[in-house]
Amino acid sequence: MTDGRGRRRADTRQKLYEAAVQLIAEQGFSATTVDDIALRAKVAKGTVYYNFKSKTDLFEELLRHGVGLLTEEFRAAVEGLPPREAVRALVRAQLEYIRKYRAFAQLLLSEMWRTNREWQQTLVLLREQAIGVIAETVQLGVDSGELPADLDVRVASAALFGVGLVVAVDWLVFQPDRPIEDVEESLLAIVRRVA
Amino acid sequence: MTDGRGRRRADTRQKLYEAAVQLIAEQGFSATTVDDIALRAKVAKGTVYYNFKSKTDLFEELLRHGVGLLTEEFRAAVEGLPPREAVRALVRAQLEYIRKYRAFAQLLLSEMWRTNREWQQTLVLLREQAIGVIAETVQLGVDSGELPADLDVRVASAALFGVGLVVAVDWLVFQPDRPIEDVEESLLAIVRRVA
DNA sequence: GTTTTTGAACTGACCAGTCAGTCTAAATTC
DNA sequence: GAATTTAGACTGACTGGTCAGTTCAAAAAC
Repeated sequence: MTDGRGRRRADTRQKLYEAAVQLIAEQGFSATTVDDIALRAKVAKGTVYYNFKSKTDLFEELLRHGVGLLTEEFRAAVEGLPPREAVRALVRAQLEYIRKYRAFAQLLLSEMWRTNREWQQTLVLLREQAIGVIAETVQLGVDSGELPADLDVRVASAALFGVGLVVAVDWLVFQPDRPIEDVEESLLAIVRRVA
Repeated sequence: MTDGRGRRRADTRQKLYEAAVQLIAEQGFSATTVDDIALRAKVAKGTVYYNFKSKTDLFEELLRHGVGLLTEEFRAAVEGLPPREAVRALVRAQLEYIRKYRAFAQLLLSEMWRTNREWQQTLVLLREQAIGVIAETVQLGVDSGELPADLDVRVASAALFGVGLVVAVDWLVFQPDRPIEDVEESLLAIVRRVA
């Protein structure tokens, strides 16, 4: 499956993901044309439609792919850690993820709080998924008394996720030379109450 | 200028701003058509082009208009307050502004960290403007010793602005029933270090 | 009588999606 | 093992529709 015929296909899809994520982060979904994507991926336009039902479908699968990776990293990061440390590990994991997949993070920030788009439902679900991992960890912290009992787990988790996203992307866009440790420190300083 | 001559024109422009801000917040700039805007503003398409050079021009003036209002509110909020209280007043002002101009805030969040768009330069300038007001206040706090001396004023101000934006919009989109006081409290809890 | 708005028609560029056909590696046949 | 068939992957010209922007004569507002 990962060899021979299917291998080629997987490579093409990967190239299309990479081209699409860059362009959509820069310009937004609507401003990005399928021709642009095909051109940057060095693939014919028809290939896009051979691999994906439509432009929207490509985008939705891209979202699933990207958020899937993020939640995996989240899960790996908290593995076996006590709550407070686990929260800190989540912040670090998020930062590293965003540094690695900068364009994807930018795209998420731009599209996540938009309403009335076809893929909105998909994105809400994926947001739920990612925040869910954070919420599990925070909940454990509250249960064990390590985090304040009056903390609204859902809200705190959503805020934690949003804050990490906005601070990290702001860093990448406006101060890319700043070392990641600085950003991590600022972020931890900001969210000290839950970390 | 705001009376008699020009009054009518100003009203039309206002209607166009309101229509455009809603549509662009929902769908993004590219996906929003001039016909849509005219339709929602209950105005003829020709009127759009009588009042603005182009779709992009309308959007840029809209950005200037909106951020102008925000910085005004920021300035009014900190008027004569000591630094720590002033920072808190800024958070409150930002929240109230976002509650009032929800669509504009959503739009800002979507477009602010995007690169390679025509209006990008305009937006960077406006961001500078808004964050500048926050930075002045934070700087006063650091100078007077009320805020930690090791605080990077520029970074902290940018983070403060971004955090407020993302938490408030998240609130409006996903938990609109939550009272503003709650959100203010969460936000202040998060940014306790500088407030 | 000047400014502003209307509304409808028009243009030309652009763009999502289609499709008939090509290429190639591997499977099948002889 | 050479010749033939199959099918998965890819190609790019083409189509039908959409949309920013223009134009303008006539109406309305002031």
